[in-house]
Amino acid sequence: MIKLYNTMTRTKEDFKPLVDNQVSMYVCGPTVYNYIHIGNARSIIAFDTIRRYFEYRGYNVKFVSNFTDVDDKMINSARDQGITMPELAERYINAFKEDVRAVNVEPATLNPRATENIPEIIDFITVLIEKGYAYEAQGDVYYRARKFKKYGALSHQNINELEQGASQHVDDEETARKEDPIDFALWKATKGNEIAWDSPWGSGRPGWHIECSVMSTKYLGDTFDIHGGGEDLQFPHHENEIAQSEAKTGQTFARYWMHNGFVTVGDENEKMSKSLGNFVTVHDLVKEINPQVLRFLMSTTQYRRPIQYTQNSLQDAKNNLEKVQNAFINLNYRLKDAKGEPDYDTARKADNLEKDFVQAMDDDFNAQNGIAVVYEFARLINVYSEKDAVNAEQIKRLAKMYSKMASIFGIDLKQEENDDVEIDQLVKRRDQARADRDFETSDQLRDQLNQMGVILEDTPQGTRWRKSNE
RNA sequence: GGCGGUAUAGCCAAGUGGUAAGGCAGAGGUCUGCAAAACCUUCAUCGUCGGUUCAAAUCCGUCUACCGCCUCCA
Repeated sequence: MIKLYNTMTRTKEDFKPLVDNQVSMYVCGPTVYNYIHIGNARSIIAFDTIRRYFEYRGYNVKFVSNFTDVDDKMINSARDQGITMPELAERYINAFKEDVRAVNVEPATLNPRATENIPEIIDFITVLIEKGYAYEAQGDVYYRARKFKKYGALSHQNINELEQGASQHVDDEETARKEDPIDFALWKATKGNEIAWDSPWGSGRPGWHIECSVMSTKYLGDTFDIHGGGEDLQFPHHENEIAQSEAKTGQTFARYWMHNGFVTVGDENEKMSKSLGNFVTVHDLVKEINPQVLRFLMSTTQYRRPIQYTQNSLQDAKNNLEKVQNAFINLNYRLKDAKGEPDYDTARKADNLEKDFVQAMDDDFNAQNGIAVVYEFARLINVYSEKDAVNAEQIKRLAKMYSKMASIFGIDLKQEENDDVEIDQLVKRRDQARADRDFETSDQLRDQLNQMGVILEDTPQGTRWRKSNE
């Protein structure tokens, strides 16, 4: 039984899906006005890891994540770059897909965009107005937050104690048009020469929160299993989504709310964010480091914990990732001389570790405990790989168990086809030199290969090589 | 001011009453022509003060520090 921490109840709950063996989940995606930074990547990776674990446990997962392709930042950024907003969206959606592929995130089942759902958004708002939950004011439409009794339930805020302006992001002109300062915009009247759609309230564009209510319920139904996002979205974004959706449908919106922790930077462990300007984009980072390392760092930290992004944490991740990969290489290398009998002690230990893994991950996706099991599995197969006699079927079985566990964390363990002719030639020459005990020549050749990013390993079964992770 | 989170070895980090998982780094060793990879050994009493208990990192209270949210944010 998978347990997960539900922000709504602030407790770990047994996960019982709406439909047996199926999980419907919606995760708030990025506003596509820039490259994603590694804080955005953290959220994406966290929920990808969760999604993969559900699949590992036999669930069929319907995973919807949106692109916010219209809002103030989109409009401003398009203007600054001298292109249209749709062009801007296209550019950064493509960049998003490229970045996300680099860190081995499974594509979402659906990636709906706000601008492709304008009629649905207008219909949704119309219903809210009809039900008295929303009102028009000078071409804007606002939601009457106070009318929704459960407002504040998710973030556990008392509506009367919300300190207005504490975040220093309120727009006074907008506040003047509202009945109540805590009301929020569903529709914003156009300010002139910006992109806009016709609506019953005049020309304008949707507010931010409404798109997620519309798209999540459109693709997953009025009630669905899991709604996720960064913990900064708890209030007001998710609170508003609940208010909008439940006011419209009268049904429970999301059944479980999951929020990931932040990536922090610097000695102050300050939150990384675009507005603070202290961000590193994935686009830039993957030019310098192996994206698998970033993936590893992010998916092996439990999703609710903060991640300190430092050179040190990256180096740790790199070392550990290599350890995990090496074990797989070491194991598969023995396939070529695997003529022995299976080892039952190893088989039994492997089965137990698989159970440990499930137990760890079932507990709110405790990745630290999960990866600890992977390390133990690595040791098990390393020890096995050094046995005099090994069995081919057993190697394949261990490799499959191991790679399945590793894949939850986005680690792709594949048999590499090392068939570079030039390298093979150099390796052969070195082997010959070693056989001749001409170690000066053999060490020279090894240095040469190292320069090419090739690491050599002499084993009892012969010399093998691999590319370094740099 | 309101709400929440965190504090465990040089670093990362598990652990919610029974006497400190795991990883990185370090040290020693095995294997190797030397390496690499791997394996083995070694390395903490849990922010402060106080309390409950036969027993607390784990429960209660206190204090301190840091982080986040309170209508831009993953």
